[in-house]
Order: sequence, then structure tokens, then C-alpha cells
Amino acid sequence: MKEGPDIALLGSLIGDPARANMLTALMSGKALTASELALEASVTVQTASSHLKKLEAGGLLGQRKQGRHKYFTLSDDDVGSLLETMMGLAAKKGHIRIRTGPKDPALRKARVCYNHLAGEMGVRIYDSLLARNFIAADNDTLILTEQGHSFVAEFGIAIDTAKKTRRPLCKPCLDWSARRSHIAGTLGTELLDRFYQLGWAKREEGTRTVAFTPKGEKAFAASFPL
Amino acid sequence: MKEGPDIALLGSLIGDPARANMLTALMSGKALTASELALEASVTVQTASSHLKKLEAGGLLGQRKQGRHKYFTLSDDDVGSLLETMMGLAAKKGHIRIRTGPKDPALRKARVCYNHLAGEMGVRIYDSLLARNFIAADNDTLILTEQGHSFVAEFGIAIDTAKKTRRPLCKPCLDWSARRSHIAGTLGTELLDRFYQLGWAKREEGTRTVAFTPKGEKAFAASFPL
DNA sequence: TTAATGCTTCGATTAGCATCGAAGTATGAA
DNA sequence: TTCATACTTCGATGCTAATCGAAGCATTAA
Repeated sequence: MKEGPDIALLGSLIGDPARANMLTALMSGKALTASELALEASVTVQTASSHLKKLEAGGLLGQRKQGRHKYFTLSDDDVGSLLETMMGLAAKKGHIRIRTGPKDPALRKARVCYNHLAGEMGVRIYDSLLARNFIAADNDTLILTEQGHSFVAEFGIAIDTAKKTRRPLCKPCLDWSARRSHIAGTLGTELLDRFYQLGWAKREEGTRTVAFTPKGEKAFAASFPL
Repeated sequence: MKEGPDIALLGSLIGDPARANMLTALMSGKALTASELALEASVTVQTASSHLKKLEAGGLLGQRKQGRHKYFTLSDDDVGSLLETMMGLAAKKGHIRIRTGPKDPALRKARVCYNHLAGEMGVRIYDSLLARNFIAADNDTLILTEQGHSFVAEFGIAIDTAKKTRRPLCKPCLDWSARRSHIAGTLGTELLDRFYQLGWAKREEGTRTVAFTPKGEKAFAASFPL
């Protein structure tokens, strides 16, 4: 018995509610940490770890270590389209969708990526800094250029203190939507803190949403033009 | 917990090995009975019945009662394409396929459908008789016409004895490939028996394959032109 | 009617696996 | 170094569901 489970393996991987929630959370292209996925699935991190291991072994997930975090994404576009097909069929057959929903709209715009800004605005920082040659890609890491140092200092960040730590100054960090990179590392953290400090934005309780004030959003747009 | 298993339900349905085997067996478009599916999945009929109930409730299967048999098919083309997608991904990810395979080639041409001939040659009988007005569709059943009676008698079948039973003379029966109908009922049984009797074909042991002799195949083609 | 076949339901057993607590490893911060 | 965080592994528990035997229905044949 239990002989040839070609599609059965795939099915059973997707068939567990916890794993299905993780996969749908990753469907947006977002790269999520194990803890975040645990939260999405409403299970403990141990359980999540076990699931993620299985999903990875099954070839559905890819991972990328970033410091002490482990980011998971769907491994393939094929996986994405399979899930999309399944969601479509499930909807058609009346297996109604009860999943969350009210979170995303604000999260897409700006959210905390555990210590730096992600979402559209996070991507914008990256693009803006790169376009003005304030940062430059160097062998899979990012370095802050001469002009970049000036800009950061002008922006009110004491970069020297940040330099002491072993933590990289800039790091690219995956974003969802277009799987775009944004700024992580010490600089990313410092920037986000500075936004809070300037009163441009503040963190919403309980969620990962970062809420910008109208005034803050204008100032942001001025400081990070495209 | 266990909150919103949109795609999880689909996944778990496909995730069970027995069900996966049934679904892949139905992937060719063939309409199979519960017993046949049980055989395919290597489980008892009770277990199969339970699985089929779930698959039908999940909207993956459609059924058609035919006498005391219950024929199952994939309910949708969407279901078929989902399974195809999954099989493709499974192959790509290295979940090797161990399933049967060597059966089909001969079965496609001619096979026993529990008491009548199915497969391409079965479909041909249906088409030939219909084209020559030997049978006619009447309110979801088939009737043998006046000319049809002559033909059958000429072919060597004592139709009177068949008429006595309560069993319908002709019945359409689903076939796979193009989901075409072929002749079942008393007439179907009698025709197959006559083929055996004429030495045109004989049943292969252990399989559902019907092996026609070269001579038999020619005679068949002559008797059932298109 | 009786007998046979195809399928379903019921009940009990069993196996698998998701789950979490607790301890262990790794990375980063001070 | 020490402390904190992110994640993994181990072990035990408990729930779910697949499985099959046995009995019940439905259809067909004699």
C-alpha cells in the first residue's frame, strides 16, 4: 500500500490548514519569516518550523537566511500558479473563503519588516537612494557612498554610532508585490526610527502597519524623490 | 483554529493516496464504477465508497447511475487541469511517478465494460448503428428500430429471448477518450457474446482487455461500417 | 419469490500526524 | 563575556481520518 503518491504528496502538503495558511500568506510574493508564518497560521513557532521543513522538502518553498531570520518564499512561479488554480477552483466549488483580508490594504503601503520599513514606501527609499547614487550594490551587499553619507547625516542620523556594530550598514531585503528589494540593516533601522522621531509616522498597535501622517507622507516624498 | 481552509480542503481531498489514485485513474476521462476505482486504489469497496462520497461532496466528481452501477467522472475540465498542473509540478519537483501505465494501450481499443464492449470499437458499434438508423434515441434511452431488428436477427442474435427480460434492450453507456456513448443493455451483451461465439475476439485473462483476431477485426469493420 | 451483484452505512480499530512544552543551537547586541 | 532573539529538535499527547468487517439497501436475473 501507500505506493505511488505522485500528486498525493503535493495534496497532503497543501491539505493541512496550517500549511495552507502559510502558503496563501506567501501567495502575495511577500517573503516572510518563520515567526510571521507561525502567526499567520495561528500555531506556535515549533509547529511552524516543522511545517516549513516539510514544505521545503516538498519543493514548495525556498528560503533565504538573513541574519538570524529565515525568510521563506514560494520557490517557483509554478507553485504560485498551482495555488492560484486551487483557490480559483475552491471558490468556484463554493468552499468559501473565510480568511482574514482586512489587514493587507494598509500593509501594502508601509509596514514594519521587524526593524525597518517595507512595503511600497520601503521600496521607494531603496529606489530613490539608488537612483541618486547614495547607495551602490557591491557583491551582493549594499554600501553607502560618499554622497550617501552626507545625505544620511543631513537627514539627522548619527551614522558613526551605527558603524561600530558588526551589523551591516545596508542590506537588501526582499519585498513582496514585485519581489523588490528595500533597505534593511542598520541604515534601514535608523531611517525608520528617524521617521518616528520626526513624527512622520507611527506604528499601529498589534499589527505591522506603519501609519504615515499626511504631513509626514509629503515630507517623505520630498526627501525620497524618484 | 482550523478556521479558513479554502485550498486546504481541496488539498486534503487530493492528498490521500487512495483518492489520488482514483483521481488519476479518472484523469483519462474514463467513467469508472466504484468497484473499479476501489481496485485502482487498492482498497476495499467500503473504503472506496467513503472516499467517493467525499470527493463528490468536494465537487471533484460527478456521477451517473446506470443500473446497479455508479459511474464516476471528473466533474469539470477545471478539475482535470488542476490535476494536470499538480502532476506536472510533482514530476518537476522529483516526486517520481510509480503508477501503473502498461494497461491502457490495449484497453483503449477494446475492453469489457462488465458485460458489453467498450473502447474505440464499442463506440464504433454505437455510431454505426445510429448512422444506419438501426437504433434511435428516445427520451434518454435507446430503442431498436424496425430495420435494427432485422439487422440483429441477421447477425445471429435471437432477440426474442432478450426481449422477455425486464432489462432494457439498448442503453447508452459512457465511454472515456471523447466521453462518447456506446451500446450497453441486453443488445450490448448479446453483441459481445456473439463476437466471442464467432471467434472474432476473446477476453484476456485478468484484464478487461478484449483481443480481436486480425480476421475478426476485418469482419467487424465490415459489419459495422461508418 | 430467491439468489446474486453493486454499493452504502455502521462500528471499531489503528496509524499517522499535527500540536505544543521544554531543551538545544545560532545569531546578534551590549 | 552575558543577555536576548530567532529558530530547530526532541518527546509526549491527543485528535483525526483511513481502513475493513459485517450488516443493510438497491437493482437485476431466474
